[in-house]
Formats: sequence, structure tokens, C-alpha cells
Amino acid sequence: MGRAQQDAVSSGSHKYLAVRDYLTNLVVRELKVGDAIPSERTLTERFGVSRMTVRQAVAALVTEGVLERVQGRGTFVAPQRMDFELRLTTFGEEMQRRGMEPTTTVLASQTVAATPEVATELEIAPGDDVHFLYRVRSADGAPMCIEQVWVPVALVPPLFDDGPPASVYEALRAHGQAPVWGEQTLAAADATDAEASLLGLGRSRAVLRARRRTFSDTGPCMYSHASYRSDRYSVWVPLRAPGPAIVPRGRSARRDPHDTSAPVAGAHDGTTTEV
Amino acid sequence: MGRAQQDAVSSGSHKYLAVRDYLTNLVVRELKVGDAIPSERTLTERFGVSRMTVRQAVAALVTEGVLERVQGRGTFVAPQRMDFELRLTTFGEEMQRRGMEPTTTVLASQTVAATPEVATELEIAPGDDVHFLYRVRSADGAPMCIEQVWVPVALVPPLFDDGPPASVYEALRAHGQAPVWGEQTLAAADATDAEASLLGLGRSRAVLRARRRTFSDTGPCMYSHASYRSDRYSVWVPLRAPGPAIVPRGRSARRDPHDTSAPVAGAHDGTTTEV
DNA sequence: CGCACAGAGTGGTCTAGACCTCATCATCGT
DNA sequence: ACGATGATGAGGTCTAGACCACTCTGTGCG
Repeated sequence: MGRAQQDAVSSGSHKYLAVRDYLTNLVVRELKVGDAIPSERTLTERFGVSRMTVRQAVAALVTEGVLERVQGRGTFVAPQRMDFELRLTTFGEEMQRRGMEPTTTVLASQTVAATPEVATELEIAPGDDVHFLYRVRSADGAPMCIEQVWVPVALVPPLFDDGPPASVYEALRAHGQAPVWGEQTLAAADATDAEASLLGLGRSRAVLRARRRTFSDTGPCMYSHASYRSDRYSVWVPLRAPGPAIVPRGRSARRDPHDTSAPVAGAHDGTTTEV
Repeated sequence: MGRAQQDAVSSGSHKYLAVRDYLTNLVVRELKVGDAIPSERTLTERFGVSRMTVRQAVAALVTEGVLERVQGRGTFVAPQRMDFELRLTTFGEEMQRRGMEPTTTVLASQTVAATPEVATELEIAPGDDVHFLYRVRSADGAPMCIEQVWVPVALVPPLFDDGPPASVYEALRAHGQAPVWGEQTLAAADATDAEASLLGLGRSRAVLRARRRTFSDTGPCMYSHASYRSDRYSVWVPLRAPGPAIVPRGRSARRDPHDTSAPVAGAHDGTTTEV
């Protein structure tokens, strides 16, 4: 099976990308979890590159959690742990992944003026126009969560032109504001009466509240609140090694090597006490 | 300032570790966020190693989120984002980090037989002896959370020999079972009467429940339940890019290259619906 | 005064080897 | 039969260069 290079998808001009793409396709299309990939020296020959180049490609996938190296044995497709991490996924994607039928009831879809909170999180001025979407999301017919979403109108004016989108993330992607990463604060709370009614809560009134900021390449592109039924929803979080945390002595005047980033607003903090 | 190597802490025998440790110390002791580290070629000379070796050291710290490379400019101390991620930290460490005084009330400290749930999570047999610790943890005198901890006696028999440790993680580290990573499931719940009383809850009865498994090199070393006051505690989580997730075709018969790992028990799943 | 351009310095990619440790397995000897 | 051993081949570390792409800065020209 020579000519592996043909598989390259976006190899561009870098050889290690060609190798990486080849391996990616291999993992997606042919290999199962635990299977070994071709040895580094095999790849060296097959692609006609040096071993350091192959190692660079493999290292990238190891960092992503796709592969695992084992000295003396080989490199293997990693168990899917990573897929279970919190991801920037759509409600619909999430539900489909676990075989449930997602449905949505739109309670409101309009343009509103940004409240101070929303403005802060989206890094716009209070009063600026934002698209606002207010929905109840259900799985297999049972209400699962209540969701409020804000997106700056200035960022994507025609976002709701075709009516409220089934997936805001999809809509953002379609308008060149693909979500790249996000941050989310989780807390427990007692449901308001409105929430209890919409979610059909009985005796148990606890809900899991998520406040999420989603970022595209250019900055915050969406802010959302969501309240999940506590009896149906829990979140799995991986915990990194504590290590002797490497913490620099302090902050220098200039904030960041790449000045595109803006200061994180609000009191977000890891495992935070908000007193 | 010659002889940078002297700074090496655990350089062992690998040259790139010497460079990495040197950089780590630099970041911890001298540099501020945004400061540049010495250039790769400078380090090459200073340590008398090749550039690939320096790059390996730098790459390790970039992967850890300690440093950031910027082509054409240099390598810089990364903003502390990473430090805010969920970490495998002690309650005491957490509170100290935000300048609060942690205190603990021990409600129970004894050896008990593992319940089926505990046994499953710790991958031991039901009925096996486990150290059990039951505590209320407070910050600045106000109850913050209720915590139950289980550790297999077989793993660290003398864990409680000096009485209940102030920090279980510290105790584990001291006995050669240093926590390496963990996984945690978060959910909202209504406090039980006992919890409400211990936490001094008023009208609001919602608590944030965390079930955590902590792993050392050899496997699960601790299982814990914690219930946090919802008005004082929230959790910040980063959300990874959704990307076209690289997912292998299926699972092969053998589970994992390193057989030390055992199947993850229970219904842990990313952003999970537990119906 | 202001702008363009060149040079220096940075990280990014890449080579063609080398020797190491470690895991596995077939073979040989007891 | 069974255990020791060595061959094989995997990844781990490392060298001494090379050229490329990018950023910044200083200089000189208009």
C-alpha cells in the first residue's frame, strides 16, 4: 500500500502535516482504540522524511490525546477519554451522541439591548443590540434545560434572518464566527418558579446553572445562561495533575504577548469561592 | 551568569530535563507574565546542548501552558489562565490561594468496609477495609462544604496513624501515592436535612455535589463525595474547541495499551444526561 | 519629518544519522 | 517442560548543522 501521501488532506507545504493528516485519517477510518499505528521508522520510509519529522507529527496527536506512546511497544490509538471532556458542543449534538431525540421550544427570539452583565461578558457597550434567544430544550420529549443566548448584532447582523436557528453554534460557524473555545462557570441553585414550571420540576428544586462565554478567533461571540434539571444532568470534568504549580512571580505591565486578547472580565476563577 | 546548569533540580540524566528545570525556576523565581525567556539559541550555548534539545524542553512547558511561543518574537511566560483550571488541589490550598483561612471539623475518622459504590470506584472488592474521613470544611469560619473521603487501607495502611491528616492529598504524597490526575462529576442536588444543618443553609437548599476519583501512578487511590454551598461555590471550566473530533472507528477487544487501567465504572460521560 | 527597506534576531521546519532503554518473543540450554 | 538469553524492533534522547517565515528596529532616502 504505497503512496500514503495521497491521503493527506491539508498537508499544505509542511511535511509533518502530511504525516499528521495521514495518521488522523488512519485513526478515523481504519483503526480501533488500542490498535498500533505504523512504527516511526516505517513512517519515515513511507513518507521519505526524517524521524524527527515523524516524531513531530506523532507528538502533535499525542498532545491532542489521540495517540499514546509506550516505550518499547509502539504508539497506539488512545482510549476516548478526551472525547468525554467538556466540549463546545451543541445541545443537539450532545443529545444525538447519546441517542436521544433533541427538541426545542422557542420562548423568545428577538433583538434586545445588552444588559450590563451581558455587555461585560461580550465586551461590548451596555445598550448595544444583541440577538436574544430563549428556549426550552428537551430530550426524548422531557424538558432538560432552559437556555438564554446572547450574540452581538454587530458581530453577525443576519444571524436570525432565517428565524431562530436550530443550533446557534452552527449558525455562527456559517457566518464566519466559528466557536473556538469557551469558558463556563457551573453552580447549583434553587430554581425560580418560572424555571420549575418550564422544567416540570416536582419536589426537587435544585438546578445546575451554567454561564458560558464562547469565543471565536476575534473575541467573545456568544454568552449564555442555562439551567439544567439536576436529576437528569451532570457534568464530568477531568482534573489535571496538581504538580508544584508553576506560577510566575507576578504580572508584568503588558498583559500578554499577543495583544489581541482582552482581559477576562468578572470573577471567574478556578474552583471558586464566590462569597 | 554562567553555569546555569547548577539550577537544575531533578535534571536526572536527561539534558532536556536540566533545561526544563532551569526554565521552570526562572518562571517561578524571576519572570513575570509576559516576560520573555532566553532565546533558544542562547539556551543552546548556555547549556551546551543542541537546539532540538532546547526545543524539547520548551515544548514541554508550552504543552503545560506555562510558556507561549510567538514566531519572530520569542517565547514568553503565558498568562495564568491555566492556573485557574480545575486542579487536583487540596481544600486548604484552594482557600489559601484566595486568601481565606481554611478550617476543618472532623466528624468521623475510622476504618470501614467498602460499600459497593466505593469498592467499584476504587477498584477493590466490596467489604475491603478503607480509611474513611468525614469532615466539614470552612473558610474564614463559615461552612463551605461537607466532605467524605475513602482510601483503600491496602494501598496505604498507615495513612491515619498520626490521626486524620489535615490534607489527604499531602498524606498520600508522603506515602508514595501522589495524586496524578482525577475525574469529577458535578451535579446539583437538594441538600439533605443533615447537610442543611451542617452547612447552616437557610432558605436555599441547593448544593453542588462533586464525586471525585483521584488516581496515583498505580490506579485509583481515593474516592470522595463533597457537597458545596451553592451560594459560595462555583466551578470554572474551560471548554475545548469542538473541532472535527478525531474519533477512532470503534473499540478493539483489548482495552488499552497499558493494562494497568481498568474500565471506567458507572455512567461517567461528558456533559452527561443521566436519565 | 516620515516612510521604506535592510539586517538582525526570533521561532518553525527539517535532515541523517547516533546510541540508549525497554518490551517481546523465539530459541537454546538445563 | 521450563527458565534464561539474546535478537529484534519499538520509542527516548541527542547532535550539528541547514534554510524558512516572521517581527522588530534602525538607518537612510525622499
